[in-house]
Amino acid sequence: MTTAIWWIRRDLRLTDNQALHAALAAADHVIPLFILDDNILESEYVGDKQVAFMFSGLAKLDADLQARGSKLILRRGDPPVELMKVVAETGATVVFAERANSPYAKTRDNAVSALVDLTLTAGVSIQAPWEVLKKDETPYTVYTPYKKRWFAMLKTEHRMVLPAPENVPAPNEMPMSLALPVVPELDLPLRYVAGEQAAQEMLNHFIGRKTSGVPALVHYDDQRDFPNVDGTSSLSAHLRFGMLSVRQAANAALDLIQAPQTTKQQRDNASVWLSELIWRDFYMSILYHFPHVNDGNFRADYNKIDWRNDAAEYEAWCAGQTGYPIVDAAMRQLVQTGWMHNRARMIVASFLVKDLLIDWRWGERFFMQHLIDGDPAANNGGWQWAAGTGTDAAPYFRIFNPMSQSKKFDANGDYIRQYVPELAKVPKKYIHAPWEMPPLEQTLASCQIGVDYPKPIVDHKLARERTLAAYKASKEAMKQA
DNA sequence: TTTTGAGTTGTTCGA
DNA sequence: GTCGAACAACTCAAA
Repeated sequence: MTTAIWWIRRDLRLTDNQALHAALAAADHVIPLFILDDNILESEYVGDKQVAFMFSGLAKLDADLQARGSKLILRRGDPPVELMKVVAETGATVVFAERANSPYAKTRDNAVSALVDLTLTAGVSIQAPWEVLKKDETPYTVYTPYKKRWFAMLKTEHRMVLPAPENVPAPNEMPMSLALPVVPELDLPLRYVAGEQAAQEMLNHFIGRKTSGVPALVHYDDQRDFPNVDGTSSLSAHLRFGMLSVRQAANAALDLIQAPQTTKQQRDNASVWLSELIWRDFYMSILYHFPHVNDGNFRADYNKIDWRNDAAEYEAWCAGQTGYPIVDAAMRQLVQTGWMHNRARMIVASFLVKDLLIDWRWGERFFMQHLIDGDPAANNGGWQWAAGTGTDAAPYFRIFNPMSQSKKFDANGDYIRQYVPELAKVPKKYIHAPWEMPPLEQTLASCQIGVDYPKPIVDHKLARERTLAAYKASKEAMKQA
């Protein structure tokens, strides 16, 4: 009788789980093990909300396992040490896990491989970083050709989605487990409800399977950019923890694209959504092949930017007190809910980096501390894109104008009023730039600028010129170096 | 090796 | 109000 350990990391699910599937095929008994990693939990790049979401997901996974004759074993400590303790206690001979590709995960898994028979399976991305390479076998650094190749390299194995097993046979004696923290069940939108079931429901709802009404996917391309509209899939946090297999999500899109009865509109929108999932693969590939992006610019041109890094301005940005309503609404949404709309992420990132001239790493860290869906690769890629230091060859003078973005993507100010209640009574005419309100209007709106809501902490026009100069200076300095 | 075409998400200015 | 050009040249990928 052989016993395998299913070492769970970013795959908190039973459906389409290649590691679990392989463990069940290889052994008579399987021990589902999750190790709380002190190195990660104590990192300043992890926040309370994300940890709570993970615990909630672990509780759901435990319940799903108990319905299949098993249970989740929870340990805490240094993963190689804890894993080997469980191996010793149970006589398990093989370990299966979904391969993770971050620099930290690679080091950790190499350490484990030296101690025990560890089999790593696919699943954290749709295609692995080494599967989508240029003809000369070097990695891509530009998205569009990467995507083209991604499609060319798509194989039958990527199109398979494994069902959840009906049984997960446990050994007669399970090893000791820490108690799972009790997570209260709150009445929240599915986006904030952890677990496989919520993820499956959201996916079905988004693509219009098993639901009535018009699914968001049909208008994804038109509506995903508006922060006050539920136009996105909302699946990011579940994908972050593998409560939904990204391969299952991609296959849902591919199935729609290829089905003969699909309308052109559905096909086009499914393609746009799939393209976003491919961005996720792309940034995982970038972090894998260019680990220096973890704490440095992808492009060295910008290594000599003279950041201002003003602490008070940074605090104002974090607190949603910059005086720019769209920025403040977004930052408050992040801190209050653990999620921020993608369009808003771009706006606040551009503001921090290009208006305040604060190092993008400060923003990257704050996002990781507050985003439930915070993923090292995607978050880093997004911040470097906004800072202009990343893989996108776009010109550095592309600086978002917070008023224009606000008018374009929150025309009526609904999103602003939801998260910045002191502006609730400000008329539409002034909602994007309330400092332009005449005194009488301020009184009518019960909002004195500088008292009830801050004056803008920076003048956008001046800030823009300051940043253009700083970026130009860095490029010239690096050219001479 | 050289050439060619293209590059997520924008803003400003002036006609 | 709308539209096209300029922004600044560079790097990447593929033929």
